[in-house]
Amino acid sequence: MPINLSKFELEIMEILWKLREASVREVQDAIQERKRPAYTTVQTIFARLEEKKAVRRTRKIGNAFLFEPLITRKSVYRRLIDEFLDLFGGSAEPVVARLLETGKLTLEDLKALEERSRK
Amino acid sequence: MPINLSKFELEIMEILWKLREASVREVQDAIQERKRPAYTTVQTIFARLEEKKAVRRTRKIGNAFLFEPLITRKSVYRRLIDEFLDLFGGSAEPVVARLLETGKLTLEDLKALEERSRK
DNA sequence: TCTTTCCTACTACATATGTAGTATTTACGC
DNA sequence: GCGTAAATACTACATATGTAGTAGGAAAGA
Repeated sequence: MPINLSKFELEIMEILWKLREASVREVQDAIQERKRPAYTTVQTIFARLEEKKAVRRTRKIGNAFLFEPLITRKSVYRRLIDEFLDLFGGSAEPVVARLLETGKLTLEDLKALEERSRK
Repeated sequence: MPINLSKFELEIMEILWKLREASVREVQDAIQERKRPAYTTVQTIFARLEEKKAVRRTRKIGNAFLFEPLITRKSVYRRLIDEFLDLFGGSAEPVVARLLETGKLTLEDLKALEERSRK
């Protein structure tokens, strides 16, 4: 049962992974003002994340629930990357080639990564 | 006016980029049997691609239209990659790190890429 | 030409997603 | 204890996407 997260759901999860445990309000406040949605919008996303078993309620503070992640960032990233690579036929190499081509990645980045992964 | 393609739309485009010019039937036939959708489904996707200005009708053969791409694979890939990177905060380096971590990319791949981009 | 086949045009529909409003309940200060 | 502020629960709705059916017209064979 792989969990699929939408773009917005992922954003919420990122915040939750950072905070470890948070209320709807705290998460909403953590979103950049420019794109901060209505409180109930964040609430709706939490409801969906609960349904997807991506988060769960832990306790209550005042009359607000706190939530915590049920899935790791790593597992989600793995899935995202796999799906993305599938779009390109499953191979990472051409994607990285394109990253270099577009300047998203430099030779220095590559070397650093090589170093790091060698250890 | 950036063109957003869905997963399925992208698959159709891939085939069209390869064939250069093709009819709905030809594209449908080019899809792996396992996941080959109904003829009218492919037709619907073509209609949406037309709306999005991603393809256009060129001529008619028999009573079937032929289509050709209006956008390049490269421009679409660039967009896909950019959007994907945005999910991870816009930086490619952590994504590549994760590719290495998950074995999607090997040290040999990296070295080969380095070589290639150096020239 | 008549019939069969194939294609197009149009319509339909479920699910996912972004977005938020309304009604109801709960906790907290007074 | 009560009122008020804040949170929750529930509902709503538009757009995107995957998926395909039906009706009607055009091409091609008999």
